[in-house]
Amino acid sequence: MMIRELKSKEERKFDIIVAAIKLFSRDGFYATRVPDIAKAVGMSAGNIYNYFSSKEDVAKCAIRYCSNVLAKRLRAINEMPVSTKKKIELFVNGYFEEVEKFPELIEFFLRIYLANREIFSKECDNGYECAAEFVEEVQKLLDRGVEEGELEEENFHIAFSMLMGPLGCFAFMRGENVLEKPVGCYASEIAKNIYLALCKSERRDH
Amino acid sequence: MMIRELKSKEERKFDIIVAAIKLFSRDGFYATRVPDIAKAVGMSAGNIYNYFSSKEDVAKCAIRYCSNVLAKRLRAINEMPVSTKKKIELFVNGYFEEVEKFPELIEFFLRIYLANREIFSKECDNGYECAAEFVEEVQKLLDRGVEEGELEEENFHIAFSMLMGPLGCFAFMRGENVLEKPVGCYASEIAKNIYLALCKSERRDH
Amino acid sequence: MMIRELKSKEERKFDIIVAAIKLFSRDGFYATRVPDIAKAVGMSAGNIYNYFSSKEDVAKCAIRYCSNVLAKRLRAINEMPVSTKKKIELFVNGYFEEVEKFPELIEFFLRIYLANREIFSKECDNGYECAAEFVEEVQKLLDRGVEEGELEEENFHIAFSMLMGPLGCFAFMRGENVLEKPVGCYASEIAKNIYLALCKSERRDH
Amino acid sequence: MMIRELKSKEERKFDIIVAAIKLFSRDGFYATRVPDIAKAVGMSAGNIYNYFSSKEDVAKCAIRYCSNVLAKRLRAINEMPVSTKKKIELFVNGYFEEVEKFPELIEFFLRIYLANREIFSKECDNGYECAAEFVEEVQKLLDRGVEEGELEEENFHIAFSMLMGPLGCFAFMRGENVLEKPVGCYASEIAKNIYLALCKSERRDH
DNA sequence: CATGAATGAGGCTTCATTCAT
DNA sequence: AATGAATGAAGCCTCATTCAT
Repeated sequence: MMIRELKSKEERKFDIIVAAIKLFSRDGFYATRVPDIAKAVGMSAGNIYNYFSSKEDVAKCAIRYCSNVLAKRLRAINEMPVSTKKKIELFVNGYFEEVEKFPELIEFFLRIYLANREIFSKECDNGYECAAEFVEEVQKLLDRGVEEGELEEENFHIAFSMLMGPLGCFAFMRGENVLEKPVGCYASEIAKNIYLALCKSERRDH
Repeated sequence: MMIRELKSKEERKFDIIVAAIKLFSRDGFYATRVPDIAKAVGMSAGNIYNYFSSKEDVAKCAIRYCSNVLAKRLRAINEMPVSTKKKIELFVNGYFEEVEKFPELIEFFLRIYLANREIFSKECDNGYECAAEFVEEVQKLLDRGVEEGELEEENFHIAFSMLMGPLGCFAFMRGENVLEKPVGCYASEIAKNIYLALCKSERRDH
Repeated sequence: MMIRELKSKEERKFDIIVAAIKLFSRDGFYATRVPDIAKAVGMSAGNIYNYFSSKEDVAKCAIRYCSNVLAKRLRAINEMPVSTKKKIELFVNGYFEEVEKFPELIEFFLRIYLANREIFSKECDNGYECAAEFVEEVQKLLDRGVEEGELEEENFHIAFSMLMGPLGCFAFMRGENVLEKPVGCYASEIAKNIYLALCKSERRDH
Repeated sequence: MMIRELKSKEERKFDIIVAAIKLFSRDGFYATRVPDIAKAVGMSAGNIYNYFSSKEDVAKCAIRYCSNVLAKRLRAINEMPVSTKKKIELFVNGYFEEVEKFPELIEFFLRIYLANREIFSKECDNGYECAAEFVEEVQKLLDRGVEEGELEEENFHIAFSMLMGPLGCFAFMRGENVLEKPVGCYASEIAKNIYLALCKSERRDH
């Protein structure tokens, strides 16, 4: 009866996913070898295959996990009884908090999922599908904003790019160590800019 | 007297780079094999190595080429005697034009350079270095805008992310086939939004 | 329950070294391919790399092994309480015995180590270093002979060449199949000649 | 009418051989590439094939050249009306002179010919054949010595190994930079030792 | 004779995955 | 569920040689 027996199969799976996210985000999908992941969780390479069917499978599960984390965060915000302006602020803050807390999560999302299409294309027909849950919440946020008269009515992709583009860009810059301060410091300014880009013209003056 | 004999060594190098950009951007760096590139230019795999020292070398030269193309475009705009608002419009338009004309160029930049850090990290210390020329022009654009009283004075990274984030996001979405219309159709709207995010408050009302 | 499972990792390493010595000595380092070695030990080519980091690594380990075998043999003789004349006889005999028993060992030493300097030069600064243990024993043999008044005092390299030169030459000729008889038959005559070349003049007459 | 036209085809062949001997002896047969040889003689890689049918062909011609040089030297000595003792002295001296003058020649012989059997085995059935001319002269030297009562009657291979073994060993040590002095300094001592090993017993006392 | 771009075969090595224990 | 030796399929790259000019 070994110590590791105390962990359930699900918990071990989760350990593997977390380790994989860290390694993939740092070294890339291809440069990360299965034994590297195994070593990071303290098990043998072969044993990984008792939890996942392949290295790709690990990556796909990791993506789903990342998408969930972000979606959950955004959903909680969406359910709050506050203005869209406030929601955007909360979301940008939450996003950057996540970036500080578990930077590899966002980096993994940016670097591995968005970039290594060849890995995920069989699973996800297009760039949204694997991240569908998350994208849906973004849509809800934007739609509500329009409904309630705060945001300019606009094509979804445009609004999406104005919101997620800068955030992705910032997460990327953080990973490249080109920022002088912790990402959190930029949050409120960015939120303001995003809001200015999206809000109805009559609301811009304060 | 074969046709290819008429091409200079530099031209052949260029052919290889163009072919590589297309393949890398479609299949990723790792899934593209050297013989694939060779076949695309109509030469043998071994011959590639008479032009480049390795597959990585091809990718690095390709990055430099992409950065140059974008930088040149932006430099031309920067030198025009027009308002910053107009410059942003021109740049967004030019960017999307490039995306339509040679979509793989931007995609390559996004997918290979930004994502496969492990390939370029030896060459470029951070995410700007390899693209330095381009980043410099963006800086010029933004600085001039502030000097001339059009743009709000702001941290460079924030402004950079508000400009390039949405553009990158759009190029990415185009590659994922989630857009209903050609990217060009979104250009003026995006340019407007970016300008709204960055401009001085007193200029927002028209 | 396969037979090879009964072997420890060290034993498998040894199997590979022995197989490599045979192949290298027969075909040369370059003409021997890694799969050839693998086939000779009954494993796959890739598996060789679980034991050695490269083909060169195999060769280097093999050299160390050969040097050890010869050094051990000579050390045992050096520790015997007999005259230098007798020691030379014993050494020449032992050398030729080794040549008969495992001809590839000496051949490998002669052909691969002495000849393919480019392989070993990073490891061993000069021709003695990798075989240092062995050379040291030769030195001991000769020094003792001088101390005890049997051998003429002489430059080490000269004495070394008079001893090892003919032995190496003979091992080589054996490999070339130019000898009429087994090498053992020549041993006592060679030992006598070597002794005559090295001994003090007053001892030459019997 | 270019300058190089002044050299005959034979002269160019010779240039190639000399360059090849230097490179082969330093880097080994396999690590020396055809373009390396070409560059050393100042011609293009392809042009080598106007003089030799293959890289192996170059090596074989080089061996024949080396064997000739040594054989010629020894033949001249053999034809001199002097004692065998003197001849051995002259030969050892001449050998070491050659080692000083063109060290690569002997090194090539030792390292490439003796070691890379797989290259020459098709051409030369055994280790003597490619060097036949030279071996023949050695035989003449030794036979004459016996005939004239200077040398002990002995098996040819034994005598050969006592003569050429130490010389080869010395050339090798020189190449490894383990000698303190120029090889020439060791010549007379070595010659004496060799003579002592081979001469009739009644001649040993002076 | 000379050039050097081009070819193509083949080697070394890596690594995801399997499987006997 | 765990191990890690073993497999085998590829991929990158080298280099002798050819050939069009």
